[in-house]
Amino acid sequence: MLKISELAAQTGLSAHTIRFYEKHGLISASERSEAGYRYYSDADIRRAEFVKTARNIGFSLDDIGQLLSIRLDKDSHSCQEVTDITQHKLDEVNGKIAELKIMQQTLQRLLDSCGGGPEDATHCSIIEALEEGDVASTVSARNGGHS
Amino acid sequence: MLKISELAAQTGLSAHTIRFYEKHGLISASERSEAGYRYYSDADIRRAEFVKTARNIGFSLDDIGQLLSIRLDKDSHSCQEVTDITQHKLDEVNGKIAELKIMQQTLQRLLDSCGGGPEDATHCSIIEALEEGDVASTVSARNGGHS
DNA sequence: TATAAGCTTAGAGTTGGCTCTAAGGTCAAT
DNA sequence: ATTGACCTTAGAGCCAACTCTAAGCTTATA
Ligand SMILES: [Zn+2]
Ligand SMILES: [Zn+2]
Ligand SMILES: [Zn+2]
Ligand SMILES: [Zn+2]
Repeated sequence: MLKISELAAQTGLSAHTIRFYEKHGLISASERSEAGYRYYSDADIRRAEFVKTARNIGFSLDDIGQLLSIRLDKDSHSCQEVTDITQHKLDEVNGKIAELKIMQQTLQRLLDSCGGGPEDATHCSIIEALEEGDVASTVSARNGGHS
Repeated sequence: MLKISELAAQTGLSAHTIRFYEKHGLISASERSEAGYRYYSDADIRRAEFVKTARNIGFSLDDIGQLLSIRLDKDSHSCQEVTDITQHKLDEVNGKIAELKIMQQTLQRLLDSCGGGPEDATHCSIIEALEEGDVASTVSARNGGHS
């Protein structure tokens, strides 16, 4: 049985974050001392580490909640459900990468067009490009949302 | 002279957003009617379009503020300052891309390891990987901050 | 002149994931 | 017995960039 700060040390999550995750149903302490102190069992620790791993990969807390409920009752969930969550996340990540690559290209082109020297910005090609709006590849999807 | 909704139509920004940008010093109306209505001159419109273009590229409002003050007094700013802002942004973008690529690889590997069929998740390799924490390439930089 | 569309303001709400505070109770070591 | 480290809670605050509301004033059209 670990106390919260010990679980924090083990997982690398802060005690604050552990309580925050508990409030959101991700982690719980299967025991409490008389004074209300949280005590974490081996199963609790494994669950916390599952959460930590999933978070490191980039899953949202909501995704993690779904993955945890699958983990809790594997028999009544399919692999399909797991890959759906994973694929959905991958799509999201791929979308963001695509957006960022457009930004990257635009920024790189701007940098290439301007030496960046100590001369004044009167004829700076970056400022000019921004003024003329002819920055070509602008990002179409400004929000990160999806269906 | 355009009214706010006309400027909104021209720039594709909402009237709300234009007022929000004004509150943050990015856009202003050089005239007001007696009743307080905003009226935008050609120079105002060009400035608003500059802001819009910079935002589309992905610059933060803070970056845009700096770019605008360079634009306002080009003589006393160098190209160096402009490329610094741009390079800084590019570094940020490259950092995010790197993070996302790690997520992408991990997710793809997980998907490859699990067929995603209708069988139950008892032996799901994705769930197992999360349980064992051996997900290899985890993302080190979780926050987007930098010096 | 009446109706509707459009404008004004200050300020609150949204998103996701923390992060921290205040005010107090508990526990181990000296 | 007293320090000091640790624990508890509810709830506020933070970040960026919006997004929206409420309540009231103005303007154009019929
Ligand atoms: Zn010159
Ligand atoms: Zn330049
Ligand atoms: Zn089986
Ligand atoms: Zn599977």
